[in-house]
Amino acid sequence: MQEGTFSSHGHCRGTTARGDVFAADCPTRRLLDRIADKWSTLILLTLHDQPMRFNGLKRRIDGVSQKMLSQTLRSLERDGLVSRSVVATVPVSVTYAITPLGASLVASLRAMIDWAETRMPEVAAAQAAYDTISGRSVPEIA
Amino acid sequence: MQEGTFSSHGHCRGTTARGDVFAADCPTRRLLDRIADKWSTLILLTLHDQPMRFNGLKRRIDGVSQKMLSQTLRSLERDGLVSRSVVATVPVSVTYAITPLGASLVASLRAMIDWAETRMPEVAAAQAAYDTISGRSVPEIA
DNA sequence: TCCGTTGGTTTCCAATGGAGACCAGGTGCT
DNA sequence: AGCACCTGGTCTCCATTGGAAACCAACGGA
Repeated sequence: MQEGTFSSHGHCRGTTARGDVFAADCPTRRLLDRIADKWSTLILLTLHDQPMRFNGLKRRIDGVSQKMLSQTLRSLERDGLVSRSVVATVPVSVTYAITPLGASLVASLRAMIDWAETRMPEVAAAQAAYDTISGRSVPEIA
Repeated sequence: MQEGTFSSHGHCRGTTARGDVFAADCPTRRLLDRIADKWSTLILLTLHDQPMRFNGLKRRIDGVSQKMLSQTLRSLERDGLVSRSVVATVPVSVTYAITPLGASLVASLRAMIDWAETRMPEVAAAQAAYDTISGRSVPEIA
């Protein structure tokens, strides 16, 4: 019966123009899965500062593998969030830049990152408390 | 040399109080990986509307497996974003609720979801354009 | 000549995610 | 009485994913 209490959520393909991420088969769900991603977030944030080339991104985003970087960049390009331009120089140089559509998402991502960076102490405290109380039953490495 | 051009980003453990998600070994990176997650996002959004029980969440969040639901809920509980309360009723009932810390993150997540639900048409158009232009080299199923 | 740099792709292996079985223990339905 | 089903999970199995590293072509510099 609780389902009915959610008034504003349709079934994705309804009379409303917007999708519904709570529906598994809605395209917005797949979109959410893409943008709610570690590497996508970091790439978009970086490119929002300035356009950058492949190896620049790789250096900037510590720990990303070449595979995930090229893969994620291709997804972002396909989704129209990032543009890719090849300059046929000496060793071919490829520059990535954020698109207006991508830029329109950055504010939200930035807010999420800001939250993570500022609220980390509270989260760490919660983790410590959790691990102390239920430490025996939930060890770090089971 | 480009690294130096990013003035505001430290090496996570610096004089600044905040972390740096761009550093692979920074705890905020792990935190980002948790909150930038499909299921975490949907769970927090749902619990922000009202507290809910396990199977309620499972019904509400279409397509989530029991394993991922319980796993994600435990992570969120450990991070202090969600609280878990067991009521020893008839069949034991477990209620999950969002904490103030979790609620402080929801606005950003909500913005991300809103972006996905409203900008989906533009993304779909970009995908169609991409698939048309480079359709032969990047077929849907390779 | 050999290394490094460009931007990737490919290969291999470990970790993750999903489907579904299984669990306890009580309750309603027949 | 017996059976299915509710609660909230866990466990096992398999497919997909992610990461590390090798490989690639073409060119520049030592």
